[in-house]
Amino acid sequence: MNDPKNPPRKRRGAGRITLDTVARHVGVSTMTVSRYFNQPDQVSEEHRARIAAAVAELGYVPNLVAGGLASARGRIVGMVVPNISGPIFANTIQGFSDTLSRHGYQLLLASSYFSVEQEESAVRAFLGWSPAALVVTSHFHSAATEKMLADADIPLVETWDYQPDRAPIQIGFSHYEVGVTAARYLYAKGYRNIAFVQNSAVGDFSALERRDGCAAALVELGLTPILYAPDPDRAPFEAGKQAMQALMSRVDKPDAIVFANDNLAAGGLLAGQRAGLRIPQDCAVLGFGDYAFAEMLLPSLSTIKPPALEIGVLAATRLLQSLGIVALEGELQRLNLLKCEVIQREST
Amino acid sequence: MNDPKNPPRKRRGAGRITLDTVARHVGVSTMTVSRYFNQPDQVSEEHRARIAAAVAELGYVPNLVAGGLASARGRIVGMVVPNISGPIFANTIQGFSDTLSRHGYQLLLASSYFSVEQEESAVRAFLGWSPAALVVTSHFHSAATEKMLADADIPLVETWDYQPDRAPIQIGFSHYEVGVTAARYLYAKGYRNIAFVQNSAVGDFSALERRDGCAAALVELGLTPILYAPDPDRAPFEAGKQAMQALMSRVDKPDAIVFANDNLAAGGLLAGQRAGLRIPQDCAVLGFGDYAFAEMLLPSLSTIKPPALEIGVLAATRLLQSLGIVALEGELQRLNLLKCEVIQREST
DNA sequence: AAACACTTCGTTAGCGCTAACATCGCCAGT
DNA sequence: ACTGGCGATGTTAGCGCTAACGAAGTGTTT
Repeated sequence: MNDPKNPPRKRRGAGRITLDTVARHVGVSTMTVSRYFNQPDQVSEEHRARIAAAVAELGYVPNLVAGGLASARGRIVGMVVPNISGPIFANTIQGFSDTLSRHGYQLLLASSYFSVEQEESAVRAFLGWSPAALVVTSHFHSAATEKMLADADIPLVETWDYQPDRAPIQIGFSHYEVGVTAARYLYAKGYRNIAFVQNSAVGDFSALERRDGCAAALVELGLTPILYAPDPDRAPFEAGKQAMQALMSRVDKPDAIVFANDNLAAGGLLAGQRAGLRIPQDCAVLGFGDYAFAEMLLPSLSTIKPPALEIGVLAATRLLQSLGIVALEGELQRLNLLKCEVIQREST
Repeated sequence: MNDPKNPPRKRRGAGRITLDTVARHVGVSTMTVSRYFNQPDQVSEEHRARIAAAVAELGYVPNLVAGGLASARGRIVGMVVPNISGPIFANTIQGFSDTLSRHGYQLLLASSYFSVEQEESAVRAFLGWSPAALVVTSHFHSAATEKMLADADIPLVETWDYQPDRAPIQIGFSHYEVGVTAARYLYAKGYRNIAFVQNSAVGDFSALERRDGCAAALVELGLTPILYAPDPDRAPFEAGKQAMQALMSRVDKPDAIVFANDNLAAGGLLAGQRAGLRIPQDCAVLGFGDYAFAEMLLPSLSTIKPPALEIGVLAATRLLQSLGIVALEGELQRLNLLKCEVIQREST
């Protein structure tokens, strides 16, 4: 094998600038350079300066893959969300990503479209990168996912939901409470015949929780909830229109409608207006999500605003805390349940 | 060191299920199991079945970090976007991510907020993961970024823009042409005193290109463009209102306004309505972006729709093509410049 | 002066996987 | 039988980095 005319060839990363290149250039061992990046305070002032110069001069980029393999934990965090482009999760992702990157962590992202199978395959792929932590949405997972997450032995965050008695770090709000809040808010404003409209994507259990919370609260207030679910195949905006038309042709027309999200509500609003309905005098409309357009509608849409960005930021912060990267003070250490806010505009 | 009472300890991934565990369990070499995952057609039918069984039984999850290190290229792609939660890029990310994951690639995501410095640090971090490819937005980069990208020697995609004479794969549309399209569209509809309003975020050069295209086309049509830039510190919606008010108090009121994006346009629309303006009779409004709310406004907003999702899908596809993962046919191999579409609604 | 702590740096041995080659058996062609 | 080709599998040698330990130098204590 060590035949002189057949020398051990450089095959793969030939010529690449490695830690060793830098170390040689400075005249120290590779460990010293490694420490420069990972525990700089263990390196003397002089060496730090010389290593910094060499890194800049050589254009060295640390190979995080090799580092991750050696230390069995990379500075990378996986996150699975139902969708990326939806008005809701985008803000959570943004807050999460920004908070992470401020601390030198990278974000691996995938979407599940509310499918536990897709979630499972995303989690499997992420685990292959030995992430420092994982974030998933809600607490509905496949059995295999649960097992993988448990075996992985890394911090796990569940967002957008809160379920007592579950071990992972949970950051979210209670969808059930959102329903309750909606019911009480409308009751307080004097509405007495209240409907709830919901046609969320298959697998989006949280919309159902909002509905249940609203219905239960109405019953408790002595009212009879009207529940309506438009054709699930329609786009939300169209479904909202359909719902409004259907509800307005009832003999016991509701005087207020809670829509499971702002898209539905916008459809309802428009259908109502086109039918000559005065909103909110004839019928109030309340949405959920505080999507960007809510304030732009005419009448502007009252809605319940979930703390989307805050969830992302807090999820990242709590994660970094459990990794020992940041220290949290006081209440923040225990804060799981964020508050939703009723944004009152013209439609109620 | 090989002292019997002090055996070489298993330190790091102790007990972890590795390729070797699976290989031993089946009774083959690790390479056979490795091939099962990477070139399954080189493994006999019988072994495939037995390996599959063992993988399922043991719950083996391939360590992609180790694989990436060994092969000096991971199944991971980095993407830097200006922002994640904006209505524009979210769709591109979604299309990109979904297309990638369909082929077993993972997405590393970071946002730059239109800052070349932040872009640079994201690119640097991504390169440390030896990604199979990188995606950046537009062609404005720092010198250091350019150098890193060039040295990395991996496929590079620039989205959301198209600049002739640049080497990387570019997928996008011409913002300049969007401006031209807007001008010609409004001209064809009979408008003759056309304004362009723009207050995009600092560093968002593409809005300026739309403005320039629009202005140039108007001049070519023999008209005098009115250019207006509201207070850059205001939120877009508010800035749009301000712009509408300012423009309507001019002696030569425009009869049509092009807004650099739909947020501005929505503000303009609302301010116009509140001022008793009939839209589009007194003044037409044209946006850009086709944000989700455009169809929900009253009057619904005419806008120019960029192919956001398509860009993401095509970027991923072209990337996979240049990695040899998928084969593209015919025109798709050369398609760089996607078309924007005028979505005519009620506001023009 | 011995003992101890602390800081700074080096040496060694992998992390789990795959590229590159080597090998083995089997069949076709001559 | 001999050669060559092919398909399936095994062997070897790292990929670039860091955990763990060790050691040398400095200062501090008893």
